[in-house]
Amino acid sequence: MPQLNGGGGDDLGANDEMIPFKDEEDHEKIRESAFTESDLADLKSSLVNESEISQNSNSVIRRGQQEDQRIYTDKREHLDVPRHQDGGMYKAPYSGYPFLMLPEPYLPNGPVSPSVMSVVQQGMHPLTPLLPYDHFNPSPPHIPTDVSQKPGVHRHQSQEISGFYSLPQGQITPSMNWFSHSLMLQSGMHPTGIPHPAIVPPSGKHEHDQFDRSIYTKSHAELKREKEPKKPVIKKPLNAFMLYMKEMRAKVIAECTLKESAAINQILGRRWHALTREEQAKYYELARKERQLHMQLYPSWSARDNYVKADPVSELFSSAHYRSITMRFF
DNA sequence: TCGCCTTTGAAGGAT
DNA sequence: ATCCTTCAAAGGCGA
Repeated sequence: MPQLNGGGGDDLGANDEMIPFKDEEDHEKIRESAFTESDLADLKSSLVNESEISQNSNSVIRRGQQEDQRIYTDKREHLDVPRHQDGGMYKAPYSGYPFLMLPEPYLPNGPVSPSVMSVVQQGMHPLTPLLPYDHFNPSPPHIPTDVSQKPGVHRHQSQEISGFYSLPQGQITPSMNWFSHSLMLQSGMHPTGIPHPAIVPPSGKHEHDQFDRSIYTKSHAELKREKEPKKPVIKKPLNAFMLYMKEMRAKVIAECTLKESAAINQILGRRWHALTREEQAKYYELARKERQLHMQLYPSWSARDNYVKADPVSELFSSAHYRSITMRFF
């Protein structure tokens, strides 16, 4: 059974192991259920039906999908074996591997080979040269020292990587606070000063216009708050399926002459399950390296940072109901 | 203009 | 330990 996990006992806590199939029979069933290239026309019509159904009963289907996912996960859990066991399991070549293969620009103070630099300058992904990757525009991992671990954020660094990611001294001084960083990070600017696509400006395309219009009607406190730069959004690293989608989307669009992403994603989802374990392993491995690189670049980042929905406590304290209650006392 | 749709996987909080 | 929710990408579409 395939097992794609990190070697060395520290894989960032992510359970990105390869989905193990119960046996070849299971995988064959999945592969049979997936469409073939010649079935595209049928699939298109079936997708129309599926989408019609899903529009009529979104919640039911959604629940069903979650149920399916749970079953699938349960199957994984049931079939999975404890990590780091070798006994005949497929073992991904992660041991001591991750960033050893990184191009020199990723190594602090390391030599920069012209060939690698050309790739980097062309905006190629350092880990997935096969992908026209724009999510990660690699820049040397000058990890900002000011973004020290936030309370509650437990992103631990892999020892084997940290050796290669020892911080270059004097790049960014500890005295530099978030404000100065955020100035650099505006419009996807990495602390190094190199634009970074994983960093996007905060939402609100017409923020400036809105500010100008409201500048005469807002209180001093509000103005002050708005003048403070918002944290730029650091996107989540892509998982294996997302990387697969990114690579295969154009191909599916060309084959199916479809453009609607929802339909394309359905196709890609089926194809994903039809992949062999070796084919999937490639993407799980890439995703794993994505996360590691992301963690190195943004050690204090948490997926929670990008959650739009407020946490229950702040939601409570900002709620109209809470204000109405407190107004009675003050 | 904005949010929804649709997929899988990762992460984190809640139970 | 398990469940639930959110977000990553993408682009058409409807409100």
